Order: sequence, then structure tokens, then C-alpha cells
Amino acid sequence: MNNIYSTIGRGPGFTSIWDLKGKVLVIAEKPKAARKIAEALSQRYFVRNINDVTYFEIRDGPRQIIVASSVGHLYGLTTQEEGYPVYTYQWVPLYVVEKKKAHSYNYLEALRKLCTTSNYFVNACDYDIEGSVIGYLIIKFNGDPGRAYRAKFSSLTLSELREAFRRLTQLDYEMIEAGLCRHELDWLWGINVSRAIMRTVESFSKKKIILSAGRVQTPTLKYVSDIEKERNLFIPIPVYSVVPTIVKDGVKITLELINSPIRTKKDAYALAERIRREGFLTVESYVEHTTSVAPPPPFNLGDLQEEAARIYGYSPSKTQSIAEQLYLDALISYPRTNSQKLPSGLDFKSLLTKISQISNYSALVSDLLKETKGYLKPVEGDKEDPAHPAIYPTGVRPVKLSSEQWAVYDLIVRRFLAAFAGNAIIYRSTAKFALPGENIVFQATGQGIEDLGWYKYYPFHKPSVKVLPRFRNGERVEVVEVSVKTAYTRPPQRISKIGMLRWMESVEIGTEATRATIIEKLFERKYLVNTSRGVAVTDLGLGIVETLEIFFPELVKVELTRHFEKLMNDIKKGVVKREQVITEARNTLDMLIKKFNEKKETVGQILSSRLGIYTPPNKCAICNREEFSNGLCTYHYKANEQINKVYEEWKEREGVSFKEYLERIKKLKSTGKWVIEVIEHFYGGK
DNA sequence: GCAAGGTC
Repeated sequence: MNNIYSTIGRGPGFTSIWDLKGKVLVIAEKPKAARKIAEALSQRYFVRNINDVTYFEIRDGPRQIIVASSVGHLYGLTTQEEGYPVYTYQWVPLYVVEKKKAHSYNYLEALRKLCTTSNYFVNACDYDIEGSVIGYLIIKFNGDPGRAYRAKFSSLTLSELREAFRRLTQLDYEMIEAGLCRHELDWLWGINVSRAIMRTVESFSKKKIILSAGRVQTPTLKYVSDIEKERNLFIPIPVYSVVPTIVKDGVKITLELINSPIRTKKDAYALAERIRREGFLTVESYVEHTTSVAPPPPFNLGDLQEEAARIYGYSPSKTQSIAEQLYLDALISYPRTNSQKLPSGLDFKSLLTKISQISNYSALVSDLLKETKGYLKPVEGDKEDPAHPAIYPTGVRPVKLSSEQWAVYDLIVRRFLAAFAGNAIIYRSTAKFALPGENIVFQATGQGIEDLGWYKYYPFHKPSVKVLPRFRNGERVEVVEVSVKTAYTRPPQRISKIGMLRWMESVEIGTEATRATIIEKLFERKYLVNTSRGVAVTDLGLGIVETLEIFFPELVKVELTRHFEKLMNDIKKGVVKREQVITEARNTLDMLIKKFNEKKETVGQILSSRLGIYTPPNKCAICNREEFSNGLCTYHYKANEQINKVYEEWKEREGVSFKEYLERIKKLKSTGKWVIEVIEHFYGGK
């Protein structure tokens, strides 16, 4: 019997799986992908079990195809050596090196047994460098790379999978080498620098404290640390505004001064007085317009994490683990994706029909089908992902979800529905007012919803309604009140975990699968702590950044990732060999570690003092940090400079004495911590 | 024990 899929689409340089004789073992990256592959290869496959692990068997005459799966990486790098620098490492099964990896034992054992009886091997993991490494290491340690092939597909649709298995290539050694190299580089930098800083603390203070540094975590820490320092050194500056209240049709409206020319308090009061004397303003323009707001694209993981944070206050890692659970329950598609596009082959009509069976959504889906008249074309975003589409509901009916699982599931369903809905029409009006004879403009705005559009399905962005009466150009409006408002410039806000994740995305470090975990790791190390207003950096976190900036500046910068990427590309192109790259990295590290070791004592002292386990003899008069200059640490020294510098602004704007200035800024909420500490220390009074 | 990467 000839398989119905076996005869079409072969080409030169390619091998069809159907031409391989004997037993062929196909290795997928994850269980769900294995099932899809089995479905694509045959309409009749047997479901089998080994070591509690499911795999699939296809029999077709003399052919036997086994489709089994990995669960991500089954091997990891490790070393037997202690201390640093360390440059020798081996690949070993993950369950050996990492605790809590027992499940990976079962999968590896199953693959090992299947490998021993197979004649050919196909690496059918995701088509990226990690997938190339995952499949390669399994075949290398349990099978035979000389009898192995690579299947290349970028989506799990049946037609693409069938095509991929008719066009197998040799193992993709360029990708494998690039992937192995990425692992080794991250390991070399991460393990060596982590050990270096841990060991200095240990030899200085005899305390074993876990510290770490890495290509992704350290630049992220540096980013938050910059915000922390700016906030702690911040001194607000007063800015003034004049706020007239007018009356129109019996309604009081307060106006906003735009393009304020006011610099000093005196100016502000003079302008207020001038308006009071005038008693009215003239309408300079009145404009009404509508804008059309398109639905947001379907969710990728970052967008989902952002919305769950904004609407429910969930941390990115919480949202991610909820989404993973929903995926394992088959309620949603694969969540670790960057794509904002739905799969083109998806039957939207039948999926919506399935969703309409879920009582919460019956009415919404019925409205959507009416509104679209069955024309179902979703909006999509620009972001793409080579391996997965955007997150969408599968139509499987949820049972027994917790309230938090429901919340995330609901966001995903509604965002999916909204993608098919029409634009929302928002109505806005703006009135501008002038003071006769002056180049000064005040403004009032109104806003309303003319057509709900997609907000009906995804109401979490719905704009608020603000009524503004109609004005005529040239109309004189009576001013009933004028006040002078003093506001203060604001420091950068404390960042949130989702803000950190968004930043990591924007500079392209980490991946969908790892960003949330790496953020949590910074908290675990006590480099960061949560406050009610967002993430704060601890003294230890600041100290780690300072130290690494001096001794391992590469590791603090986002550019190290760009550099690695370039090296990976060169390896893929065959311009450079993995061994060369590793030798170079080793030489760089060797040199940096030598310089670091010369200052081991100092670094150990600095980090120990930041850990609060040591008080330096020349310490800052205010805190426990080492002295930098004039009896102060760098931070309090800078705060003192800042106090003197910003006083010039205050003197001009408020006309206050230095003493008054200090009293005023001490009371302001956004004045930085280090500034307050300096004021209390030098200028007295708690 | 230390990284970042996959997935359960």
C-alpha cells in the first residue's frame, strides 16, 4: 500500500520520510506538536505509551514511523570544577543538574529506548536555533547524527507539516553550532561572573550568599537602577499655572493654560490679576471632530501580560503561568508567542460558533456575527513569531476555572472577538480661549463615544465621557474665578514588573519564555524589592551594578546580546567557527577576571557593606556605604551637589531663602530619599 | 550554586 501523502513534492537535495526504510523516529519539541505531526502524517496512527510518556506510531506497509517528543531542553551544561575562572563544561541530562526536573527524566528515558531500536532519526523540533540544539543533543547522545534528518516548518498546519516531511534535509549543523555557542557563551559569562562576585564576598566576610549576573538579568537590573538613582536624587521644581473658571449655559468649566509662558510665581499672579480685571475671555476656536479607533490586534504574550497587569494587577509571571495552565487544558493556543497575527488557515466561523456555546459569550458572538454579516476578517498587528501565531481561544468549553483563570481567559476571548469587530468612533471637541491683547491660550476639551464598535467586546479601554458645551468663534465668556496653581516637576515613576518586561522586549533581550522568570530572579537575589508604588532597587542591587560596571562593563550593556547575535549569524553563515568564538570569549573573560582579582579585597568590602554584613572604616557620615568624598558616599555627595544646584531655580521662581527652600523640599513627597537624608543630616531637624 | 534557554 502506498501512503496517499507519499508521492508528491519531493525535490533534489531533499529526502522524503516516505523513502526511508525501517523504523524512523521523529522527535518533536513538545507533546502537543508530536500529536499534530502524527495527525499530519497519517489519518490512522496508534497511540502508545512508554514510561508514562505518550507517543504515536504510524504503520504503512514496511514503514514504521514513531513520533515522540521532548519537553524543551533535556540537556544542560554543567561542570565538575569549583571556583573560577572555569572553562570546562559538559552537556548532561537536565534531570541530573536541576532539581524539580523529574518529568524530563521520563521523557528522556522514553526517547532513549525508542532511539535504540530506530534506523533513522528526524529532528522535528521548532525551526529555530534552540529547536536545532534540543533535537540534535537527543540524537547525538541516544541515536546517530549520521542517520538523522531535519524537518523544517514554521507552523503546525497539516499542509505545512506534510510538505516539511517530504522535504527533509540533512541535520542543520550551522544552526546547531550557533545554538550550542549561545548556550556556552551565556554559561561562561554567567557562571564565571556570578562565581567571581560570590567568592569575593565569601572570602571577605566568610559568608556564603548567592549572587548572580548574566547577559539578560544584569542589563535589566541596570535599567531599574538608573531609575532608582534618578528618583533618589530628585528635587522638584515649582511650575505655575493660571486656572480660570468660566460659565457656559449654567455649567462651570475650568480651563487649562497651554504653552504656558509663566516662569515665576510673580508672573503667575500678575496674569491672574489681569484676567480678573478683564472679566472675560474670547473663544478663539471651537472644533469638533470624530476619530476612528481600530481594534487592538490579537494577543501576543507581552500584550496579554500588560493587559492583565493594567486591568487586574497581575504580575507577568502570574499571567504567564495562568496562560500556560489554560493552554494545557486546551482552552487557548500556545501562549509563548510574540505574534499578533491569527493563523490564516483557522476556520473563524466554526470557532465563533463553538465560543457561542459558552454562555458568557453567546450574546456577544451572536451580535458579532450579525454586525459583521459573517464577513470575518480579523485585524492583525505587525509583530510576528516564526513558530507560533497569536493567542486565541480554541473553543473548548472551560470547566471549573478559578476566578483568576477566568479573568485571563476572558481577556483572551474578548480580545479575539474584538479583532473582528468594527472601529469605534470617538467624538472629541476642543475650545480655545484667548485673553484680548495677549498671546495666551486656554483650552477645554470634551469627549464622547459615537459608535462603540469593538469596545462592546473588549470594554477595558473604553474612553470616559466628558461633556463640553458648544461654543461659537468670537464668543465672549464670563470668567467667574481665577486661581493660581503651583505644581511641581515629577521624578520618573517607579517602574512595575510589566514595565520591566516591556523594556526588555523593546531592547530585545530575553525571550517570551524567560523574561518574567528573569525578573523574578532579580527579586529572589534581593537586588529588587516590591513597594506599593512599584519596583525599588536595594543597596545590594545598586552595589552589584556599580561593581559590574567597573569590572565587567560588557555584561551590564544590552549590546552584549547584539554582539552574541552577530556571532551566531556569522556561525550560521559559516564565516566563523564556534571554537573561535568560545576561545575569544574565554580570553576576554580571563583578562577581565585578572583585573577583577587585583581588586578583590575592595569589591568584597563594597558588596559586604551593601549586604549590611560589614561596616567600612571610612564610611559615609549618613549611611553604611564607603566614603567617596568629604565624608559622604557617592550618592549622598551627589545629593548634596544637587541641593545647591537646584536652589538657584527655586530662588528665581519662588524668591525663597536657602533655609525656606530646604524646609519646602523636605516636605514634598517626590523629593528623593538621598536628598532628604542629606538635609536631615546637615541642616538639622527630623 | 552560579546563566539563559526550552517546556510540564
